Amino acid sequence: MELQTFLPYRLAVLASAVSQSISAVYADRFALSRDEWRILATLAENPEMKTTEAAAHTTLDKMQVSRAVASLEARGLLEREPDESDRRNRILKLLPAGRALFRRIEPMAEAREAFLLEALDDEERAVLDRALDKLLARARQLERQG
Amino acid sequence: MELQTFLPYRLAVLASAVSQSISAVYADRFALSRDEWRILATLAENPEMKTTEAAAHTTLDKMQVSRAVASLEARGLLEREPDESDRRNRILKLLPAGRALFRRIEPMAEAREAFLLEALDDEERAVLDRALDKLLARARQLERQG
DNA sequence: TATTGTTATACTCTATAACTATA
DNA sequence: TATAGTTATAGAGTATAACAATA
Repeated sequence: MELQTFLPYRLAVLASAVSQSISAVYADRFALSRDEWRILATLAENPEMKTTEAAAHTTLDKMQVSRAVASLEARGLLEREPDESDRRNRILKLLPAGRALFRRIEPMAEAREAFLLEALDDEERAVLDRALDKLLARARQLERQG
Repeated sequence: MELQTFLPYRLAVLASAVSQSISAVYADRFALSRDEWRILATLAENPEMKTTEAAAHTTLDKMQVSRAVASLEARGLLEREPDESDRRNRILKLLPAGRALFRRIEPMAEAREAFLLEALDDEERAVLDRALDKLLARARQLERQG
């Protein structure tokens, strides 16, 4: 076995390098954590979400969401509203400042993603797209088995 | 922009799930950290390495290597020898217990990697292989630019 | 003066679980 | 009794830099 060709190692190295290059946009320039960035991006797409829905959409657990949301709220980027249909829930909504911040970050993040994908032709992108989904399904299966 | 299809997000989620499912082998059963596992695997391939070489081969920095090596040494899995040609260096070598431990873990780790890759046909694997390399090269380019 | 490797420190993340409130 | 969300806590991992030994 060779570490350099071991798929889990290669994915870890790639994900870390890609994360570094993207977090340069949201973390270094706008002081957002990765979790905060995920919440912001998800709420920009889905204007209202419950905390549990946000967790599911961002692959974060409920305390990660709770902390990221508290921090975004403290910065005036989002608000938490009560859910009258079930008062245990809280509805998350971006405030105008949050939407504005996302609109500033989004094009830079997309430009970096586009730069990465320029390395691949259309067919390679299509295969990669499928392969990532299939690998994730298998990895989840292994996770469940332990 | 949709988080679910954003490549950096997808890579992070996949790498994390894959890492979880592989670390179940070396961490849960053999109490190795990810860094220790990388050092062990690298030394199993390359019987003698300097600390800096080990760092380069594992994508770890010098303190991560220093700490992982100290821990492996404390467990009697490897030894550090002086390098007479340049006495600032230390030569890392697995001890028999380290090689034996790696031989126990390796087949399980490879079985899990194989299970993941069974999701893909030969052509998909070949494309994935190339795509990961190309994406890494681009990500490194972005990292350098900042 | 530069490099190898170790150690110190503070900081961030993560994981577990206890807790409040609602259902 | 179960669920949504918050908070507390301890442990692990990370980043920076200071440091000793050698070149």
